Amino acid sequence: MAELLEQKHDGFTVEALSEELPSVGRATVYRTIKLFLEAGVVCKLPMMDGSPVYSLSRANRCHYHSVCVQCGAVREFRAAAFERLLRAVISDIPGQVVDHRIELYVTCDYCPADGGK
Amino acid sequence: MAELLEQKHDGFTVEALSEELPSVGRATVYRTIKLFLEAGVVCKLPMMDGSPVYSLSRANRCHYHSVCVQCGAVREFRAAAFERLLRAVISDIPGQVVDHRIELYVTCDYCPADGGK
DNA sequence: AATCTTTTTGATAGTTCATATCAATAATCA
DNA sequence: TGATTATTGATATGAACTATCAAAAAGATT
Repeated sequence: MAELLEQKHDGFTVEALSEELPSVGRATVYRTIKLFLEAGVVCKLPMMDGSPVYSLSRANRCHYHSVCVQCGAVREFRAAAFERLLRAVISDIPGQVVDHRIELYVTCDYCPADGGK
Repeated sequence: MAELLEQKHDGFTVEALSEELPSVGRATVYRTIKLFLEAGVVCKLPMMDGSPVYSLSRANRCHYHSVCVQCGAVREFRAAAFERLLRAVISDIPGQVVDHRIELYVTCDYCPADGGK
């Protein structure tokens, strides 16, 4: 399963993954995904409607995602400026900041779900 | 129901809300919440484990949230610097950015779920 | 190699959060 | 008042997981 994941660079759903692996039970797919999530190898992102998309993450520390609202494709981006700014903002927030998330929702260029227009 | 929502300034779950309104059916609670969501009156935020918390939003345009991972309390913050930076970052992202989200996960000071320590 | 022990697996059922259905009730109006 | 429309809520359905647990696989022990 790890190998199949390696090949997926766009976002994917567990549903889709599971269909590509008919020999593997759902429970195991979820278990493996969960392991990878905890290890930081994959990321789970909510689409705008709340449904989850997963994606392999190449950079394993502090990176953000843009996710296409049409096809679900996920791209990572880093923004050093964000990280710097975040530290500044964090000092203004009451309480101890333990984590954060930033997501951009896009309609990607040449979106396949869009007929590649 | 609107009145009860007015009084809630922390984050709340639909579950909790529904329990406070025994006379109102779940379906209606969800329907109403959804309406408020669409109107931008309430926000739906994912906790770190993905479970949803809702909160009334006072500022109705472009604001962000910090959510306590222990008690679920939600606080809004604005960061003009973020918005400016975002515009800069957006120009580097392939595709058309249609929306974005920024959340900070915190353990709040004097957290009630923490024994108010 | 044969037996025991531990781990991994996957079918099934259960949980949570939310939406769809649809008849009953309530509100509006002619 | 009776007809029309809108709102409601019990129930069912659905999606995304999670828990259970016995069977299969893998490893260790003699």
